Amino acid sequence: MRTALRSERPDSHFEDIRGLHLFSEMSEESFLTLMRGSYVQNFPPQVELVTEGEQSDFLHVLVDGSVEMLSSWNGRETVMATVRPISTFILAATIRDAPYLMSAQTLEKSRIVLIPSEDVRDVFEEDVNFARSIIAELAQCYRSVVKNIKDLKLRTSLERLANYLLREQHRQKAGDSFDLPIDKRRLASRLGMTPENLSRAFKNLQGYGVEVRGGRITITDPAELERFAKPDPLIDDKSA
Amino acid sequence: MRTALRSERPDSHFEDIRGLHLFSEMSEESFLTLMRGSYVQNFPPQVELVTEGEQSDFLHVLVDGSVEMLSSWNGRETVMATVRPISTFILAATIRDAPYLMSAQTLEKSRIVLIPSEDVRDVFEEDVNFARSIIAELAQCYRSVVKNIKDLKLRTSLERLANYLLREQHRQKAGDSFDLPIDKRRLASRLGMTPENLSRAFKNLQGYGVEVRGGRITITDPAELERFAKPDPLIDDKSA
DNA sequence: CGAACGCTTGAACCCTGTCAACTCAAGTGG
DNA sequence: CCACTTGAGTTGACAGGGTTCAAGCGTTCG
Repeated sequence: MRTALRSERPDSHFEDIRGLHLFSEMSEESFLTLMRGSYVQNFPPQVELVTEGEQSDFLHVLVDGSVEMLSSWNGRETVMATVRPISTFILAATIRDAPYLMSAQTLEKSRIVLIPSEDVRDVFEEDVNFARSIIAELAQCYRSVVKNIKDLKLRTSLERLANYLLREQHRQKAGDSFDLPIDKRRLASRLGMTPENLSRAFKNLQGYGVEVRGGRITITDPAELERFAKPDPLIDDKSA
Repeated sequence: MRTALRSERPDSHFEDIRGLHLFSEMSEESFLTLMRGSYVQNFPPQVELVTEGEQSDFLHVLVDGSVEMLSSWNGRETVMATVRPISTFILAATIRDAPYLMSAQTLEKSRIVLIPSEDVRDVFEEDVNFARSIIAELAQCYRSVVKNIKDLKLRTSLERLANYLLREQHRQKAGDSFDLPIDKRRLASRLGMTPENLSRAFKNLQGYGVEVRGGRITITDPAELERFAKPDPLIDDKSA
């Protein structure tokens, strides 16, 4: 596991962070300013890092582990996204100095760098390159949620699942076989359906060349699945 | 109608644009650079201004009229948002120099200012204040789509309609009576439901103090409607 | 007046959510 | 080592919400 190996060089995650689009273009000075004010923390699984509705004090950078973004209303709860290393979350709330729209909670043991929101706002006033990176990042985030809405409104749950599987296969650079990266119950919520419904959806996809054994997915007939799923770059491509 | 009054002073819409958060903080010089390169155009209703999937050439500013943002997939189509004066649209695609994720079409006769995307990108490199405004605007847009997702995933269609009515009442600063600003069929699509379903939803809301006659809504029992709708600032507030 | 269109209504069907029972695997403790 | 517990996942039965199809109503507009 990476965390263990890296623990000898306490500053090494700074390099990882520097590698992110968001931080790669800024001046060394600005970057060090941000890092000097930041805290590195290790969290056990199932810890609530930020709470929906509270004020934004830190920009979070997930260096290792995994984090789930959740929202709730009127007693219901839904999974909005899953964050994997290395990436930031709740940038928009940080920028606007506004309350969080989602909660975040660790799924596994996670290492997270906390950068005070105020520092972020101060630094982008000074460093045009950082400002430009923030713009690029926010535009990207925006486009990715718009795609999420299109997925929700234009597709049935079965189609969403089919396209999710194709995306996941591609993301993991897997062959025709790969493991689901999260629980099925969380996946169901992410895709806007109930666990029971997801279970049935998986069964239905058997007819389109998908085999499921536990969390292991095997796509036996990729052409058939694609014909059904009709993936679209304007919904399914992470970048662009 | 404002358009008629203003047509005598052809540059007056520049002042309107200057009043937008996005343009109010930048230097006069930068602003004039943008305006000099821009085109003002009047469009009749039902014109497709931008097409999903095409490359982004202009940042659009709606000065007068109204515009609908649409997305489609696999023969289905959905209303993503309605844009009213004075505001910009497709900022994110402009910034990222990426293909549009939505189409835009005029609902009424509309006056639109087209600012070449390249100019926008050039100017924010130079003008830190403009960059800062873009950041604020994008963060705002991002948060507003996240709210849309929460609305879709956490609420039933009846709850979405109820909250829509409360938001619309508030937006129009209306008393207990106001007109729907768009067709019911478009509203249905916006809320992620069919026209038939919307029709029934309106009937169901009669039980919670809502009267409907044509496009005219009267909220006879605001307390009762709120009790049912449970509006939440983290979903329903436009700002913040 | 008739045509066109948006909206509404009814009926049938299907997808989805709910509730409950059951399986299965992993972990716990006697 | 094995019974017991626990939690996720699956399955079935059922109800409800939502879509679809078809027909009817009401306005507007030529």
